[in-house]
Amino acid sequence: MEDKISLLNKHLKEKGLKSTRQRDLIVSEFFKRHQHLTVEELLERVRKIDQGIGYATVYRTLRLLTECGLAFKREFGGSARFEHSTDHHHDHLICLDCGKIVEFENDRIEKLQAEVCQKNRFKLINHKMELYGYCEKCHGKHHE
Amino acid sequence: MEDKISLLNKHLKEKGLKSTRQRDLIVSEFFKRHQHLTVEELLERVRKIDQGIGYATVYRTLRLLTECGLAFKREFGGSARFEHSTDHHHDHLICLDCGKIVEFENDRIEKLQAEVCQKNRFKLINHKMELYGYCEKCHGKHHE
DNA sequence: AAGAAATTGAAAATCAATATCAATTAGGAA
DNA sequence: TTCCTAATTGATATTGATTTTCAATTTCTT
Repeated sequence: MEDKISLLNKHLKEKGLKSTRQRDLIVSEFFKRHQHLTVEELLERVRKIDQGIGYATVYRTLRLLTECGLAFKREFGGSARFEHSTDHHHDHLICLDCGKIVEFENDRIEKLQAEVCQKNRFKLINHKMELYGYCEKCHGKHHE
Repeated sequence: MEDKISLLNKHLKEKGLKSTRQRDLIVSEFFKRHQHLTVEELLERVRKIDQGIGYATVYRTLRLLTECGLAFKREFGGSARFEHSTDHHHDHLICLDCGKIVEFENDRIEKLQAEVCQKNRFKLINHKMELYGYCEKCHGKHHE
């Protein structure tokens, strides 16, 4: 976490940007736990510590983190969600009931995707794959 | 195509809804070709025939078609796109340059997706998979 | 032909995200 | 440390896609 903040500060310095109280707070709250947060959710957490933080500042800070490769923007459903960037590519399982998000990797699927692209003479750049269903807990609920 | 319209009319009658000039026009334009149209694009086509058709009516008619299973809403990027519903599930390849959309089916990928869900104790309901890249034509352009 | 109920189009509302702008703040230079 | 300029902030306005509202119009059953 400290390393993330110092990496960001380095990035800021290089770009002639400034480190601010708000920025630091938002970033440290973002990196506290590995989750998939919406702007709204992060704002809520941040405001527990500093009432005055504005909407736009959270948007701007997350864009900053995304630009310097520390965060990744995912567009599931309604609002975008941001996750910590990882070195490995992964996709997501999403519970339709409680919203739980599970990350997974599957090389065999990736390979087949590449095959599909070749067959259709597409040069694959990236993909989006989301599996929607019910997690164990929620599936249980529906059977009571 | 005639069958689609009569299917829709049957649906309308069952629900106590009415068949109108606007509705008929929008539906028949929608089913003219198998494409992935935005509301905007469909509106444009429809207005070539009837100037006065409103924005909201196209939205409403597409929702109607979606509800009765004749159309399918896809949420790629900016605006939603609607396709004719088909009996087989499929996913999409999308060109990042020209926007070309190619449909594909791949049972092996579907099977692996089901496996991933099982492993994570999710009950799979549906999924979204989009492969983004450059189609043959556009890839060519980038190498000139 | 009449009347109730649905539909239409225009404009307003909504929702997420971005841009604007005056006031504030950060941080290098003096 | 103090100054100064450029960056940042928060509030608000704006955008773009979609939905809702509402009065006027149209459909369809009787």
